[in-house]
Amino acid sequence: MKELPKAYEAKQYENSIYKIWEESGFFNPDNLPSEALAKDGEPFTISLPPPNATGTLHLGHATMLALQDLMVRFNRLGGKKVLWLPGTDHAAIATQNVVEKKIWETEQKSRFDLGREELLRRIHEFVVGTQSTIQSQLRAMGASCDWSRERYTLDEGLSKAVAQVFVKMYNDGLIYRGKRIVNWCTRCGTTLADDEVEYKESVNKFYYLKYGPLIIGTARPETKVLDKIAIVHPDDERYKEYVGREFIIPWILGDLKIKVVADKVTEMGTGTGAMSITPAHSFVDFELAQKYGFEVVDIIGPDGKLTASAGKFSGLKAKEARAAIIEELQVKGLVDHIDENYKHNLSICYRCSMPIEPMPLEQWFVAVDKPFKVGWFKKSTLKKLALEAVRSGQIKIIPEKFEKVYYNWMENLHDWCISRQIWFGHRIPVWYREKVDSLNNSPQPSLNLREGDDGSPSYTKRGGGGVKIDREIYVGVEKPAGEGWVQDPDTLDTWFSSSLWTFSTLGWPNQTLDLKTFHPTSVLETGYDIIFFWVARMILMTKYVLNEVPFKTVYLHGMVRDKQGKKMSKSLGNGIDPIVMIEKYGADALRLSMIIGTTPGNDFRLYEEKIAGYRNFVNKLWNISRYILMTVKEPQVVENVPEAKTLADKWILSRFSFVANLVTEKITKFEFSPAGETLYDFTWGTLADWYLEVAKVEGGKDEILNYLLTQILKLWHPFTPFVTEVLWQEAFGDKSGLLMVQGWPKDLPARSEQSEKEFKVIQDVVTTIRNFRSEQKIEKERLIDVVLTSKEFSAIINSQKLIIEGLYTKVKLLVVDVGQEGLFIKINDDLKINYKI
RNA sequence: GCGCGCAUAGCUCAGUGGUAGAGCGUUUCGUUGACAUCGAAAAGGCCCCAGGUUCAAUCCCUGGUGCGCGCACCA
Repeated sequence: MKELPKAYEAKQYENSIYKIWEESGFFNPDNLPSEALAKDGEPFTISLPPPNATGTLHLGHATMLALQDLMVRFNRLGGKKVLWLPGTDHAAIATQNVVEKKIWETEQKSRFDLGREELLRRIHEFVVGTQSTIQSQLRAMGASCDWSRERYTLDEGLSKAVAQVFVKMYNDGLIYRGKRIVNWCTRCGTTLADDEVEYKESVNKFYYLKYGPLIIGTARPETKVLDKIAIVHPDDERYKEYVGREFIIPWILGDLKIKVVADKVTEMGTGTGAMSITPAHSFVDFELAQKYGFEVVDIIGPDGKLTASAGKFSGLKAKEARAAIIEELQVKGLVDHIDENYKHNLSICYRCSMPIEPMPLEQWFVAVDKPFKVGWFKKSTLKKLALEAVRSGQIKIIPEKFEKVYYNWMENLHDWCISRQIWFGHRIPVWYREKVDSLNNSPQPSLNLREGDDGSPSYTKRGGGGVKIDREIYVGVEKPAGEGWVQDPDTLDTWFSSSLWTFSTLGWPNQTLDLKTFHPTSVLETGYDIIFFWVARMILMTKYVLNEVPFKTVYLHGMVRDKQGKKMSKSLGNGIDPIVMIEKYGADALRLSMIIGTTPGNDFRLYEEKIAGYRNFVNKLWNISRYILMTVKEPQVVENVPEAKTLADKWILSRFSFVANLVTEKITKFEFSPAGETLYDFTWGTLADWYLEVAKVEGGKDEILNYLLTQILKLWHPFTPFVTEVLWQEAFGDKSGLLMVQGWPKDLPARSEQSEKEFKVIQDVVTTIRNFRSEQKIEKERLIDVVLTSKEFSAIINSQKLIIEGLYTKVKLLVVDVGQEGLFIKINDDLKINYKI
């Protein structure tokens, strides 16, 4: 007999329980008690998708933590050697932006005012703070990760891994430097990868301009200053006579010689069917320029202003230039008409939402289609390796539909621009040294070595005046010996380092025991929104570096939405702070609200009432335990199935076997929501609503109650670790250690279909009587006589009379066998219910 | 334009080739010795529309409608 408080107050227990777990050392697989491990101690590994070091956790993080901790605890209980490796991501642009913004707000200083070193110092200071916030929030969620192995993408070890992979790829010819059209964010002052560009629908003016004999349409006249080529479709009858001819036309800066070329890229039905091409500021046009060898002239510079090529418009910002140029064109009578309501997608930066300028810049790229040697004989490309990893089934993606999405993206992948002109991140491990061979003995002062301080691309190679410049390049992990080496000022795309996460965190390039033991990892669990940014790149890079997959299964959860189905965002103010919810309802309730009722890959709505609902359930679990502890003489861990004395005992043990096996199966198959629902129904609808009530009537069930409590706490532990551990400690802790390392229920006895069927009859009889009382509005004090007649079930009902009468039916029961099939209930003289089983 | 989803009770969502499920909400009862964060009971569904396959379709197939998403394009 032990009495717990009437209601579970999560707040009173969670912190101290986490502390007990952490101090036990069991988060670290090396410390798991050997008796808890299955014979071979098979490893189970999850690398935590490292939260960005930008600030605090949101519900997306909470979701991933709930799901991962579920898997981790399930497998730990199942006797595996479980490693859940936590960490944080430096999140280059995102973090630098946050800090830059703060500095601007408080000091009105830009990063250029501070300088590289000082900015990095400030960012570091900031990151130390956010990291500790994130750590404490992970703990608040109950995440049972191994803190002793925590990593940060800018750690020394990880940085070394990054440099080493870069060098390896460079030596394999898979990383190259080239001038290609890239996405440039003028606000962040850096390039972005293709998938870091987002699109926003916007309404703009669309200008139809007289371009010699043609009319071309454009939304961006400011880029068209020096367009020298017009393209029409080869089959377009309207323009056939012009194809291949050259014209001198009046244009923005005066007369311009243009040429008309036919190519099928144009669509006859779109606009006027004719377009002029601007190779420097359009991806499509750039490709055409490559195809035909057209000249590429920069019109807009990295500062967002028109370049010297734009003549009298140079120095104007793109937006100002547009107005000025249209005015000029209007004066010259070259504007045919203007469509005021042109809808199109504006490309914007995924970090700052400002417009992206495509422009040709010299950058570092990863070549995804270039063949290289894999192993001794085989040749492949990065793209093929990454596709093969999933196609072959080495990696399974849940839900499966995302495999198609993955293929589609991977197949269309272009070379990946990896250099960024920001300062926060892994510096590109390349050093340059200028060698000047003067042919006419004149010094060469104008080497254009810049640190991106004006936002321009770094290291433009210039020659001229009879001076030959040779630039030595050194690519290596360490700075080369010798004088005059200057490191490339750019940093790497943040996703470059995170793509190595599963193995760089385990010690690679050192061949550590951890790497051998825990890689490939078992599961990658993350949101479907970063399948391209991260998941795809991890597969690509890990296949390349280790020639193995980074993980065997990818589980993708959906996005958390608000009650109206809207995306949660700071600007809408509809976000829910997980920490506030934990304070209010407990981490277990929050976790359940994100696990039950959700399906992988599908968005789900979350709101306070839902969390409150699961808080109620947690409290129910508490009270079930409370009742059992108050009832039994001595709480005891019971592992062996107790003897069943009554029908109800047989029934509940049978149901338990069934449910435990089903839950195990469903978790193993990554069906977490059905697993939780099954357990929820059993716990509340079966155990609490029926068996405990029966137990009150029959009594003498200490062993079975102890057994059910023991086992159900284990089954719930992956879902609701805190309350189950608290209850375990209250009930058995002093004798049996921690719940988190007990065994998972297994080898359960077979179900007894017969007793389940028989008890179902009893339940139906009870329900029918209650139903009848309710419908007939019979006062609860009034005792009624019930006569049951059945051939098949009279014996069993008769034997369970006590239960039927005891379960708040307020009846006096008479059972007779009248030789008829089915069950007939006659209540009083005049009321009859014909109840079919 | 290419591709992928979703459509089931008032709401949020599960689900299955054979009588349709849960939670919340609603209604009616209830101070039963675990729990009012509770208990008992009830009402409430052409399972989007039209065809097809099948003995049988909410489920499978085709088409449509509506909503959402990704990718590409965006002269």
